[in-house]
Amino acid sequence: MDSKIVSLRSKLEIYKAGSGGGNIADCPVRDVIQGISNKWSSLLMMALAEKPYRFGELRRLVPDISQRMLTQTLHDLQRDGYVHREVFPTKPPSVEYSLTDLGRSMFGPLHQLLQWAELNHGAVRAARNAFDATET
Amino acid sequence: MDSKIVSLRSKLEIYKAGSGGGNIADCPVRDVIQGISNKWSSLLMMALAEKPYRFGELRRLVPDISQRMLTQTLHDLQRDGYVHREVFPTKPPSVEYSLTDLGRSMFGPLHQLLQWAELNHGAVRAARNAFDATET
DNA sequence: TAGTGCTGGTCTCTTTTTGAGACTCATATA
DNA sequence: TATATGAGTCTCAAAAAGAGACCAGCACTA
Repeated sequence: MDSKIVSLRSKLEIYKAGSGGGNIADCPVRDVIQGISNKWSSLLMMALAEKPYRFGELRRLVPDISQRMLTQTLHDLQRDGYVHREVFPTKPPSVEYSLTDLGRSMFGPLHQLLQWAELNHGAVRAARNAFDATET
Repeated sequence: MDSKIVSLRSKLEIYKAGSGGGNIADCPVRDVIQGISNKWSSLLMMALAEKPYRFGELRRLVPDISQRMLTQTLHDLQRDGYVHREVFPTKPPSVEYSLTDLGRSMFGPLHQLLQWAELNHGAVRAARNAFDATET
């Protein structure tokens, strides 16, 4: 019986239906997780965990992200405090993105998940194939 | 110098621009992570890690998910092998969802991340507020 | 001196994904 | 007979993502 189970309901429920207030920020897990569980965030965190990168470098490193989503995802990661953005007065000016301490702290557990993914890719693919075979 | 850094590039790049083939499945991390990094997956994993739930119970537990997305997310989690779906011949029939062994295995690292989120919610909120204050 | 490329973006338009909510179907209950 | 139930599906509107043109200032080249 660990305590996570006891407090699950309060972590999930963000607000009661009906009158009062209630905001998504009332659920810490959702508030934080939804910022990093989107298509590009974990990928960019992974890149920046290696070393700081400039905008164009990231774009080349992740060739199928659009400039629009790269800008926006970096902006969101910066807003949540995971990423630091620094402009250098070169001509033309260059911008470097790096992880903050908070970003590195968050990358710890994220990295565990990424490693799980790498290790269990085969099992997931197998499950998918099995599922697709029976449902057709 | 750990090995994650050495192999970062191969994990990120899914295909070279230009001719040949190349598939998203060539990048294990992306192939697996994109299945679980969406708005509802981690939340449902969290619920099912507690105990098996039926469709309607999940809907009540997560009041702001639409039936459409609940159906679809559960379907995707089942396809990737994390969730087991069992139909009971009651009238009307009821359906129970539970984690598979693979699902429980994946929930290990995911749970670490969720705990980080809970613990660092304050820091993230503070970062957001600071960011919003300077940018206006 | 005009043309080209580099930087890190923004703007607009189209396509895809999500959300809201009505509808189904067979049974049970009031 | 009217209504509720469980687990969805279907349709339509709204939001988000993707594609790709465009922008500014400066350096280098022809």
